[in-house]
Amino acid sequence: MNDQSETLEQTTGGLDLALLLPFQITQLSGKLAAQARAILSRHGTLSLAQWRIIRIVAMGLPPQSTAVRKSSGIDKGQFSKTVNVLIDEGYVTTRPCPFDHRQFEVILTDKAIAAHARLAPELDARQAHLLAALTDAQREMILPAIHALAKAAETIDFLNKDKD
Amino acid sequence: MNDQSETLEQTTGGLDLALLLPFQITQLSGKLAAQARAILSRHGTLSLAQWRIIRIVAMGLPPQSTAVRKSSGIDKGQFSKTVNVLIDEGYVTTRPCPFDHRQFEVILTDKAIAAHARLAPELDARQAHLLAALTDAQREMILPAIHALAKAAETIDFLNKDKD
DNA sequence: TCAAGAAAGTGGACATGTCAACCTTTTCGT
DNA sequence: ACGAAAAGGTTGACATGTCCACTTTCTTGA
Repeated sequence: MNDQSETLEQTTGGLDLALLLPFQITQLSGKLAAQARAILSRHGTLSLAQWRIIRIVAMGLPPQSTAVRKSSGIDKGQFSKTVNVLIDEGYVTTRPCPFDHRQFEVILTDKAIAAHARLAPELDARQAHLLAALTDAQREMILPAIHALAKAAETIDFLNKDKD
Repeated sequence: MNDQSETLEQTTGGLDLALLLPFQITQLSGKLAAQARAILSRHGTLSLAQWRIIRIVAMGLPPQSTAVRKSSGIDKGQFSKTVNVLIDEGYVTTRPCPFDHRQFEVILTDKAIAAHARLAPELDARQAHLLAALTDAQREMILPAIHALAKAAETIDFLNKDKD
């Protein structure tokens, strides 16, 4: 037994972690969300979903509603409600999308731009902090691994391949 | 540009993913949860949290409430409510914990054991399916990387180190 | 061209997750 | 042995996330 497995045992109480990859990822996701919320709450009351939308538009990505929604990874219904809250609180305005009248475009107000200017450096520092915790090899490996898992998580067809 | 970055771009619309590690992990976590829910719903109405509790006890881990709660990674309040639902629906019973009267012990009923027997093989197959999507190097790397990130996600002290 | 289907946003219902206050039991220091 | 502090469980309030039905707009094919 090496020191790595010892370290891991501390976080789970001694389970065989090979059985718990989804569980470990879920726990990590929760901790990352809590950390992001802690940073956001230092400077205001933006929720994570609200921040993601602001950040996407601030980055200069396409501001059409569907593009923003897909970049944010937020559910259709939740996206609609979150944008309306952002409007009510004066962070964004919208205008009709010229080439598709079902959609709209998201425009940041000065308030959102100011919030972004305050928050972005701290979130960038956090990102650097997280990456610094990984070895070079881990840093190179992890995004492809996450992507491979995400693809494998999109289907449950493997359960009845024998029935086809 | 290699084919890896191309593949990743497809899932995000062309963003610089080096900036989005927490986002990617959150998205992955959501997909894994949806996949698990899809499997659970094929055989009954157990929620993810309910299933985790049953699985932990079925594995023979210590059945005292605190031990089960920590293994499950579930919030104290949510754990209390979830256990009560499991009792109401006849999946578990409890008895006082002999050495700590604040706690209780969780005992599975036949109904829970039967549900576990039906579900465990499918979730094991899913675990195998996920692991098969990774290369050998990724498989070895990923749990230590997750653990390192989880540790780094537990603090925001890096934000004001200069003020100490 | 026009009817059918797909895609987009909205709103409601419901499930899940988070947080804090509270009470009880245990632990620890004196 | 005793009081204070910590740990455990419960409950309620609230935030977040998921799912579905519905309307409008766009796209497609006959």
